[in-house]
Amino acid sequence: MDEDLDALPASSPSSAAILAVVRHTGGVSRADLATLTGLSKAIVSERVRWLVGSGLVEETGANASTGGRRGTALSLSRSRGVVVAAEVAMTHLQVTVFSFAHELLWEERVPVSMWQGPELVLDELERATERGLAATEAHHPLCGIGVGIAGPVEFETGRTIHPPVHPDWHDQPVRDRLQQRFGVPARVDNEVNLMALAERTVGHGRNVRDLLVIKVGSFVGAGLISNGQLHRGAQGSAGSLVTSQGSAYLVEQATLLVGSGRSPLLAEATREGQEITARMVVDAARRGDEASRELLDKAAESIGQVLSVLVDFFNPAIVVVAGRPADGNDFLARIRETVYGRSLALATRDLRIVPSELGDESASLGAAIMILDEITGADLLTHTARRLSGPRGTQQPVPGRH
Amino acid sequence: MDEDLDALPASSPSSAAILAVVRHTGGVSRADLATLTGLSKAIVSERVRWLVGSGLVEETGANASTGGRRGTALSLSRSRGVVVAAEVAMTHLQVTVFSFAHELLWEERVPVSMWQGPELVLDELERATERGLAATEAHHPLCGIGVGIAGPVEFETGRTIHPPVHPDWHDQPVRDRLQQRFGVPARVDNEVNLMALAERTVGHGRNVRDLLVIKVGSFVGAGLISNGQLHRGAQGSAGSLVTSQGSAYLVEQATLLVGSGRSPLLAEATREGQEITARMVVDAARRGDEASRELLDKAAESIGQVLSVLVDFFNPAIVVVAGRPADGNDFLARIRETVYGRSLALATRDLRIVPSELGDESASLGAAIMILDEITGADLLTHTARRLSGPRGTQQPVPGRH
DNA sequence: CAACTTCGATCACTTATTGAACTAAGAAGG
DNA sequence: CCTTCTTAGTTCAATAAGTGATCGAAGTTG
Repeated sequence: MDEDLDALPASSPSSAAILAVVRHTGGVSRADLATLTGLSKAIVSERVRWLVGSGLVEETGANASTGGRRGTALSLSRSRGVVVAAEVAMTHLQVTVFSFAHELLWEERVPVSMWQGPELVLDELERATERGLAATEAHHPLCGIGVGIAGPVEFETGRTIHPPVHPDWHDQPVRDRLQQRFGVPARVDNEVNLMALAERTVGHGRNVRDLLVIKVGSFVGAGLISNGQLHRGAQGSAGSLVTSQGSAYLVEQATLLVGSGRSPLLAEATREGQEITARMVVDAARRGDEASRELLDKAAESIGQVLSVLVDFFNPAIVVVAGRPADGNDFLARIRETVYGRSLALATRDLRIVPSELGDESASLGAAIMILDEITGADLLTHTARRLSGPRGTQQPVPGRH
Repeated sequence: MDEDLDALPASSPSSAAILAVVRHTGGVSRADLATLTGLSKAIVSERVRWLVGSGLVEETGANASTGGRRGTALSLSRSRGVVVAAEVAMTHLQVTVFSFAHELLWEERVPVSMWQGPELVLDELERATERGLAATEAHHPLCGIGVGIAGPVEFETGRTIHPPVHPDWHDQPVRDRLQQRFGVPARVDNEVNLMALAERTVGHGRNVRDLLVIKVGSFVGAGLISNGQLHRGAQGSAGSLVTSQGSAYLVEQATLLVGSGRSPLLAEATREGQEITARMVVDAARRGDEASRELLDKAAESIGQVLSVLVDFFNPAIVVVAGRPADGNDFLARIRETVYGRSLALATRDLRIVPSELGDESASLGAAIMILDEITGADLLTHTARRLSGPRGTQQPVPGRH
């Protein structure tokens, strides 16, 4: 079993570096790879042959000429392997099949809530995975599973720890269960961590080493990228923002508003027997409901206050805000205003506070990226960072020769 | 100039790994190094010869036998090279000469305040460095200079940025100035960052990947270690805790106390014409002054409140508290109590909040470690972490063979 | 002092990587 | 259309880095 694994493409550092650049920059040629990785053309040529042979990478046509022979574009394979990415959110489950090139091949949303307990949810997760695999058979084999869960996860073991819902969710061996069921490597992490990973890799944080992702869901959580790496914390619980007010608070307050009669638009929406959601408040505010607007404004300011402390403490280059309430422009503007007003001038000098551009799939995308990092051994930033830090010759003098 | 540099010991990854372990574990034998680094005895033998030849490492006697031939103990050289470490604190300047083995060879404290402007302070720094070098001539050559400054520093360029004192301190090219003056590599960083580096390397954070250092000085600042690496932030201003109350606040409040007559012990101390200091408040509290005790208690609680948010957010394995007020047991106890009461159960489950064991020198020590990391190319955690992550054979399967 | 154990050095051999030469494929210009 | 120039990708000999096996040195134990 061992010599087989050692022969893998990603087992050598050079092929990992090549793979990382191919992943990062779609359509590069072998010549580009040589300059980008700093490796010789010879080794690039050999490794690419390996990678193409193993099905990880494929040639996808020719690039435009720059005055000579045209380079052959290389990309991660779209047809010779898939990963499953799943998001276990508080109120639903989302299962996705991705190609190695981060292409979404299949997707399904299952309306099952974490409150219904782990047995049911994980069962649904497995069944949806089966369906996804059946629907994408042409692209097989399945090579890995990445899962994001709303709540703390001990990453090393892939077990949930004390989620703020159903007590049965504590210490569920999600990772081992999936690995055994499907016979491929699985990784499980907190949902917000995976959103941060997605933003770092393909979102707003592509060229940034320190990044904060704020997710306004039922609760407000943060994902941290430090030195280009995900910061999970000692117990994997980093990013918890207990004090802050998410959709749960919003809905609670909105219910009070309806009762007081101060919000005609919300009252109208609920007359049809529907439960209030964060989305309804955002809609009402957009359509001119003053009370809803005020409510959102207060929530945004509260988030901005906490965020301003974190910005001083963590000094990110960029803050990405995701979640339903953040879809409104005013909400983000209010957060910006609060942070810029309260944080240190130095920390906000070049700080950008932006909405996520990855949309609802960002957690699933992050899960796919996590497991792809794992199975390809090609963690992006590790290699691009090495390149940026310059060649060996720039090192400093040392004793003995002074 | 280039082929000369390329021939350096640290230019190869293997010698960097060896050097890192030698630094970490004093008195290891070549055989130990082979098992610890995972390299073969052959390569260890060769590289150690190089390192001893270049003066970085020296043989320091024989280890005890474990049933056969005794190993020769290897340590970083105590006599064939020094680094200068300096701390530019708000109220004084401390210049230290260290051997490669982190041994303090010489130390001087210059009572010059940052408020007197950069020209004067940096001049004093250079003069004290000259004196230190003259006093330790037997251990030369000088191989590098590390400096810690109380205030934000842009690490890449080694320039100060908007310190909260004298405006002249902005954009001072401290690093370049020292490099030119002494002809050796220099590195400049924020004081608290360096304390964190020291704690991570030789202090309480030795075996820990995520660590928070809280320094209670004139202001309260934090140093962050994430994944074993120093987190500096986008502008190098990470760790600022604007809201929190340090000695400056303490002195201010203590002055009010004296005025109100509520603190007989403090009043007595100031009758001799002395200015109030944080130390005086700590002393008074220890000697039973109720008002001082209350004041410290309130400050500790306030710090604890901020810290509890940060603990949830950053989820460190350990928090090290340094600074004069933290010398009192009650102060630390109050911080603990507040944090354990307010933070999430998960984040505090295994959290330790401890006083620094490195004392007043921790910033200087950190400065020495920073520059030694640089000139030896042997960043500790990078190599030990790689070793801990296991051999290649444990990797996961990959497509094409499924 | 003979048998055993561990340490450190040496050397032939394997493996990874480079540099230079070479072939392939296109562009530009007569 | 053919020559010349430029860039892309392959091949191969040379080199650098590291390993494993072997051996002498320096201990311990009975």
